[in-house]
Amino acid sequence: MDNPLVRKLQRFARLSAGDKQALNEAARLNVRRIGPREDIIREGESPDQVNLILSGWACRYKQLEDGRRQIIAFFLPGDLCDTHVFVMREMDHSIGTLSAVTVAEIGRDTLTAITEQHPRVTQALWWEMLVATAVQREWTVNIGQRTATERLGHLFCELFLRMRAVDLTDGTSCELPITQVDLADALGLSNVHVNRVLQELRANGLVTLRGRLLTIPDLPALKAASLFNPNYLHLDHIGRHLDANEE
Amino acid sequence: MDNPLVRKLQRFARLSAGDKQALNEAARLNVRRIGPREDIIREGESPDQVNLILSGWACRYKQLEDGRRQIIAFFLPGDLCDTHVFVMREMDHSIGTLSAVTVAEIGRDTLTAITEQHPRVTQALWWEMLVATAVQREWTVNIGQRTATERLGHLFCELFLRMRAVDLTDGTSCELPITQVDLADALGLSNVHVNRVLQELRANGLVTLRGRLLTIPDLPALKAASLFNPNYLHLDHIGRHLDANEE
DNA sequence: CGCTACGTTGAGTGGCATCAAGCGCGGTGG
DNA sequence: CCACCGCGCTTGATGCCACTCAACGTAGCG
Repeated sequence: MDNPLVRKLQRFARLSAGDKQALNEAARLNVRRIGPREDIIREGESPDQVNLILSGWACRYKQLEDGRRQIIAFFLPGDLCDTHVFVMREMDHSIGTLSAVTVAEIGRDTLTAITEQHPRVTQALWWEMLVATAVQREWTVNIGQRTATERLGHLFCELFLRMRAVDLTDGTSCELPITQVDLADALGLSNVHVNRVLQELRANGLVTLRGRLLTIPDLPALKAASLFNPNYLHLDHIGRHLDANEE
Repeated sequence: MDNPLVRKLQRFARLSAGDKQALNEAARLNVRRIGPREDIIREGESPDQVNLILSGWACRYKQLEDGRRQIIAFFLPGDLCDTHVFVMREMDHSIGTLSAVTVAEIGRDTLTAITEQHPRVTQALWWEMLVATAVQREWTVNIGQRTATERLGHLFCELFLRMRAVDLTDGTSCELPITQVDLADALGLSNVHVNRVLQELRANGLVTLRGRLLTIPDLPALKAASLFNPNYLHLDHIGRHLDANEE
């Protein structure tokens, strides 16, 4: 069984069996289980490996001196936490789990070896990284311009599509193993207001959320209500220059 | 005279004379002058070169269907606009000028040639790109968590330090060739409120802003008032692994 | 069976938006 | 040279969206 990173990447690059094998093996070497609400890496540290989420959700976050917390990004299965870690002196933010999580630690040398021997993987990892930064840009737009209702709906659309990209949706549903406080910290809203907006979305039949299961019965409707345009996820990519250059 | 990109990069990597020459020459090939408030690249396009700002300010922005505009990033002299352009199918946002601007277009082949022959430049460009994404993350925090006053002060701190990194400050002052509307669109505020917050900062002696000149008489004070921590700009970097690996 | 975490609800407040009008200045054309 | 115009800045009045504070319900868990 391919790990979720491979599942995601092969939607966008034509990975060979060898490519996939290399990635799968690298992700089996150092697997850790971590409980919910624990830090994986703290601001100021200088880790020497990247973390690949295999199951569960984590997040990037920053905390201001007075305690305010902003969640900067959600990490879903198949996401690489900190590709940049080999260049920067030290982390300018922290990474922590939201739910219980299993991560594969991939060392610097392992990753270098893979990219040197598998150019398609290199290309795919570039794509993965650039999509992550595109998501970051969209979050800026989301928090800066959209109303609370649009914001939450937009986030749900994004999370659902990202979960679908790693085959973790079931029809119109997917898991959402995080709290309303987490949603609030990601959206720059208070938890109280997230709760109210959530009820509004429910009342309008746009989402249902029971337990930790998110259901979007009518995705186009939610997209429309949230001014959601999926282009920033670049889901339609099959190696633009890759195909032109090779074969 | 080195171009502003070289000035910026050599603070963080030990560029050889040849490294600098290659970058300077590449930036002299196709120089364009563009007036204020024009688009350089529009959402949906697939350009085949990167744009290096030589003078003036530009921005990344997205516009929602109903007209709301979010400025996602400011481009100052020395900034590369769209490093990712070679991997993605098409732009998910637009790039436009704010003031009058001169840009150097650097073609895909030119850039590839440089990075293949100049590993230090490759490393430095990595750093440049990763700092840009770190800035993007900080903007998420800024808009999501900080009050309007902190937000504006924080932005001023960032812009001043970035201008200083390309030697474009004069003591405690630097140019700020943009309007209050631009600031508002970058911060997720209304222009009216930006105006009022600006007056507050002025009244507190934290900034003066006359014409297009920004002055920060007491940078530590403004930092403190804005909860500004410069670590995300990674200004203290001198090639972490670079130094370890070579020489 | 109490504890804790999460979700929900109400009341009151305030930060920031919106609308609207006026000001100052540089550019332009008569 | 001056009237005019447009853009950016400023100010006031008003209102709403979302925050804060506070309490209570509920479910999982030791």
